[in-house]
Amino acid sequence: MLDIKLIRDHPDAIRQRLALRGAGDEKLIDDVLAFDEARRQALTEVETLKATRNRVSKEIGALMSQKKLAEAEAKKAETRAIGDRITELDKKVAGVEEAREKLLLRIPNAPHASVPPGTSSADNPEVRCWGQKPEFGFPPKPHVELCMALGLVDFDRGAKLSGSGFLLYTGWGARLERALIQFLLDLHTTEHGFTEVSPPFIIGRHCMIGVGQFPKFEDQAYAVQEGLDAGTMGKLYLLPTAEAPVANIHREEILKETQLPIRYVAYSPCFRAEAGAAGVGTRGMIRVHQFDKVELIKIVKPETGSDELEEMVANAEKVLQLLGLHYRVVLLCTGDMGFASAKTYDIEVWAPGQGQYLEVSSCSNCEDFQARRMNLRFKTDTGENKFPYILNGSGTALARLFVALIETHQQADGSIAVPAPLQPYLKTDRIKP
RNA sequence: GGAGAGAUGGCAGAGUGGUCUAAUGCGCACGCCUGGAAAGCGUGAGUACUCCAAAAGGGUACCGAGAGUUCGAAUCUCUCUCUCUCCGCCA
Repeated sequence: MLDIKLIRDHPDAIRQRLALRGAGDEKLIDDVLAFDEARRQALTEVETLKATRNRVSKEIGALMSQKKLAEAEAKKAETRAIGDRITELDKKVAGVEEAREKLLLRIPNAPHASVPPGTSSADNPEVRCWGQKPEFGFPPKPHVELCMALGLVDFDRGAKLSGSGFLLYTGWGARLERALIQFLLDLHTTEHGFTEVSPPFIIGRHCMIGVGQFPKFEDQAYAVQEGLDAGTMGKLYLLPTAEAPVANIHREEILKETQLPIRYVAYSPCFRAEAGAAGVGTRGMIRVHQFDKVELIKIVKPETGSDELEEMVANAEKVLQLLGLHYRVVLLCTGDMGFASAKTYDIEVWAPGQGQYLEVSSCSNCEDFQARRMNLRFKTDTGENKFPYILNGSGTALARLFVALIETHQQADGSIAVPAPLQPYLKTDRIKP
């Protein structure tokens, strides 16, 4: 959430930056300011009344202890009316405050100055490219074909169990998925300095609000109900990403400056309803309702945010380099960024069987937008409480990584060559039927 | 699921309607003392919102969360959340 004081002091600058997203969010600023003004006005009035009440109440106490009961009763009667007015104003304050907060929670983060303006993914500049599209002496097969031929994924039975968009990994497919997860976790913990955590896979609503998933994207989540108790709906949700629990680990805390930076890596399955996306690229493993992901989260001092973002992208790129996969890194333009992000890089891996790049990582600097929502702060050397910057990045998303891997390393005989770094995990150098 | 106990500042812990502006202890920071330290002594120390052009300085709220009673609530009432102990069930 944006800083209300910043909005109050520099409304035009904020409006301008929000307008770059092209979603019309800047129009909400006037309402925010109106609610804010109403709140402060009522607050000033009610606090003056409370000060009076506190003073008179003390006087009553003193009179009572001096047995001057008649005088005390007179003052009580006088104060009763103040009490009613206070109740009334308290309600007003709470009302406009809630309205203001509700709006603030719906306003996206302001894009960083280094983010290029644009309206869609077509405007995202490519920052760099690694490797090249592999050449095959035969027409490369798409992953669905490879999976079926090699028995890696049973699409039909996956759908039979849970509906379309759910995968049943089988045999080498299941082992490859598990090997990739462990490979990624080991890489980030031993080479990149991340601490591994394993969070709950069901997460509270307040945490979804904390990272900015809610209230705007509530329709995209799977909500959980406890047994037959319909009253429990809306409290817990299946994770859309490990970012939701992990970024919230320190919510409502005041960290010591020396604790920063904090770097966490977590594996989790990710559940996405993908409402409204039915029929769009649903074949195969590219858009599914459940996939595995290894997520990177950083909590850092504001001044190191930019460097930490670059490093995080490099950490995610390392995965693809080690697996010998061609990829490109793009910088998302203002119109293509996620709700909570101030700056985002996407990493897209080449999938020869698809003839297209697939997004396998999205690394974002959310600055203090999320920390504000979850009231996470740190105390500086000078004793000042500040909001840290929170960054998140996929390191990386599976399913699509799986796709790129088997499509890239497929051989003429229909087998898959296992890249060297993965061989110790899979205990083979070749996946054959 | 059943029964019971509990939640107070960095920590421990007192406080059952009116100088609570939350005792006391430990820890912490600074100062005095000292050759230096310890001890001792002294001082200070939370969070948020808000008023003021700003600074200085005020005000309000916060004793797990929310609602209520009252002129006045850490204290009384109700609801909720979490923690602990025992029992049951269970991977």
